[in-house]
Amino acid sequence: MVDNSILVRLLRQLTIETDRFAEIFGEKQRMHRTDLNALALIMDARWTGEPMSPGRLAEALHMSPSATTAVLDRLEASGHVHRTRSAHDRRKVELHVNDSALELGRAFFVPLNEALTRAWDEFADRDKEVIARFLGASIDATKAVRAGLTG
Amino acid sequence: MVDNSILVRLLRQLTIETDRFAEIFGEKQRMHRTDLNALALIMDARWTGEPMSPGRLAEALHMSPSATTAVLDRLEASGHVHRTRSAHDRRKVELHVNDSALELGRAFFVPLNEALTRAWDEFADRDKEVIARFLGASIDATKAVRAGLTG
DNA sequence: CGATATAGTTCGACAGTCGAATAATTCGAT
DNA sequence: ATCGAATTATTCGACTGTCGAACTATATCG
Repeated sequence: MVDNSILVRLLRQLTIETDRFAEIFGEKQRMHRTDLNALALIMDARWTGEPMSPGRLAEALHMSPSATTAVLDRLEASGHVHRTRSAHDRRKVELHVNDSALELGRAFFVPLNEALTRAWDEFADRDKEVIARFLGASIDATKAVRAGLTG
Repeated sequence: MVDNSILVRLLRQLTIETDRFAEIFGEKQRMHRTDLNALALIMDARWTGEPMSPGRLAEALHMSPSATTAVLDRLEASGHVHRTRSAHDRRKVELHVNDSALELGRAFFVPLNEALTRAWDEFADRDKEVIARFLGASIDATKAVRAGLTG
């Protein structure tokens, strides 16, 4: 019998471990958590049609525009990102990750992905569906409670 | 068919949502992430026999002793924690959470626990066992890769 | 008893974040 | 078409969290 409290504890452990993993990655690259999060968001935006802009990035990071400018200055100085002005709306800035950052990310996260894939090999497709539903339900529940808190 | 990449994405979303939840809790209480983490660790230590000390807390937080002193000063000033000197070794300081902090934490995390419990009701005991194994395997895999990185 | 080690704090310096003010561009109303 | 308002991003000054080094107090070992 698996108690709910055990699942809660496991989820917490998992987030702590994931956090620590990202932390070490940041130390190796001399990047702070904020810069890492920003880089991940800029990378993600590549699959959404439009490139990330400083404004949207500030919202996604829950940070002030000025702080976001500082983040981008750091990322640009370290060669992970470069800025271009939008051709259609010259107020906007488009953010692009450089190849070096992509390679860097791959070098770090491919081993993790491989380890996770190995760990998940033992689970049947039916089990994976259950797990996916579980994760989805947990995400939705967390979102719902959070929405109730903010307003 | 549930691809592994879907599971990876779900895990990531879940950690992001959990993170944001803690972030909002911190904003409401005017506490930073570090203070929250510290408070959680001090609370956890209540179940391990010995109360948390500033030194062990610094290690657990991956912070310098001086920064930890600052954290504890803030937590003590806001009335969430109080310090006592150990009777056996008067160099050591024992950290205790005040009742107000316990109530505060309950008020915030009980709703989340309830929502998660409701969301998990639909899963049979057999499924929960599978999920627990999955989470445990993911934690272990992350730990293993991290250990390979640090040295 | 004296020397060394340990636990925690204080102090000065540095770095990340914020709010307010600014520059450049676009949009809307007349 | 033009002037005012809104949008986007940046700069600047101030605040705050974190660190490293020096310091105090207590414990342990020779």
